[in-house]
Amino acid sequence: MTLFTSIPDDMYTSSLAAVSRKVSDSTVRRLSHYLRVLELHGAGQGTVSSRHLAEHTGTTAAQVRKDLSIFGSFGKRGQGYEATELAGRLRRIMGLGLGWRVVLLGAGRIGSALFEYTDFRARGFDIVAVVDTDPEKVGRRLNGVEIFPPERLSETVREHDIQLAIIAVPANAAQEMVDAVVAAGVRGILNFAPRKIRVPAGVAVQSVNMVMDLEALSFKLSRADADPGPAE
Amino acid sequence: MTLFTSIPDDMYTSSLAAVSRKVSDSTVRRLSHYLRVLELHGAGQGTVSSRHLAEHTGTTAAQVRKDLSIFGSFGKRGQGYEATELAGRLRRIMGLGLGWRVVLLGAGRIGSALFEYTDFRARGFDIVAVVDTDPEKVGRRLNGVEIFPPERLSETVREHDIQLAIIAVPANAAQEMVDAVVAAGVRGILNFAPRKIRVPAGVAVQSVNMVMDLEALSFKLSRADADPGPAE
DNA sequence: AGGTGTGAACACTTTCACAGCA
DNA sequence: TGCTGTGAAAGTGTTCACACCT
Repeated sequence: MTLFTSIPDDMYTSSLAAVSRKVSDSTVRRLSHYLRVLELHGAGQGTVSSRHLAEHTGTTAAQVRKDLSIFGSFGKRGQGYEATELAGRLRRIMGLGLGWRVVLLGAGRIGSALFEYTDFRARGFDIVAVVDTDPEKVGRRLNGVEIFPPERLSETVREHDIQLAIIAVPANAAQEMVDAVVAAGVRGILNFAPRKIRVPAGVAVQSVNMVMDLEALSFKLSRADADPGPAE
Repeated sequence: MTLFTSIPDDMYTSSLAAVSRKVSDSTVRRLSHYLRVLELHGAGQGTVSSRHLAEHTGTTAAQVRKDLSIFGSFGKRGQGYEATELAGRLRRIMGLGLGWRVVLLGAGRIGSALFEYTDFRARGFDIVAVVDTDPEKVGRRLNGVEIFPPERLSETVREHDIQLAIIAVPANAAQEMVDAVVAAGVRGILNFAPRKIRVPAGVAVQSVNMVMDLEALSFKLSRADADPGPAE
């Protein structure tokens, strides 16, 4: 945490080089958003301005420039950013397009839905193995991918050189699964179980909790009279 | 936005009374988390301390107290908070247990998974109608709930007195659906389409974007060497 | 002792505003 | 003129530390 107290600062090298500054969560989410806009809207070529990106992502031009400037300065003053170059840089910054290999834990309702969710694959996250405890499911195939029992987890992770796990098992089984998968060598976890999960340092966790989002909505609605402002 | 510049302050009345202070998103998420812990862990009765809640939700005791104090002071010094009372208060604060009536837009992969996602129902969000454009799906039933065509949307919303909509349609159809559903009278939207959607003031939106979460994970992983700290 | 409620300090994020370059 | 890059200012959220109650 107190690494890099004094920073070599100003590395105008490749964006692949680890920028040592702490990048905030909100910045990362916005980078992802910018990339989506670039791929979709600024699809052709030419340049795109911070204002354009801001308008399509619901933020301000200054915010966009601040976010991008963290990783170096590669805009053309008076013009904006070269769209394809920026997209490429963002992908490199975020480690996309490397073909992450993913194991899906839990082939229940959410699990299967996620498995067939084409956006994951489209963005370079390949679910190459599925694990489920249900003996009825084990051995069956999901779109060509075999379902393994938990006992074969670490073997599977090693064989397929898997780096990421998606946890889609019931809440009470989540921590156990996380421990197993981390022991097997996985370094990142996308958690769909509504529980705080614990991982050793060096393992990244990102939690998705849809009930929490619905409840946040309920909260906003309950006090809609007091505060009329909408937001993303 | 500039309503309530001077606040009547210190309303020790019911927590139902609109507290005029702005409550941050992170606070709302934490409240939801506290409630889940109370229901699960402090299931019996007795009192629960801020430290206990903090430990199970990955925050600090001071943070818990700050969050709760926004809505009045109802802890017992030296004891903590009475678990069932606190749970009830949180539910009231967040507008839960009122039985929100929800329409699901899109009966595709994500849509159907969400429909069968029991946690929504368990927490008082009832999907009472489903809408899909596919003529093959229209008329069929999902677990007893009929699938309507978009033309019958506003009629359906009115008939069932629906307050919330879940958007689970393809990204390019999302804004159109949102407009329709808002016109029909819905005041809150849970959006699963990966697009910034626009709503008139007074309508609450909460977006869920799993690809963004995966990309955030990818980002963390890509720079795992620089920053070893794990988080929720 | 043990635990709440809260002002004040601190840390982090966003916005402003403008110099600098094409 | 148009738009980037960035210090400085403003705004928000979190942590500290302690008075106060049981």
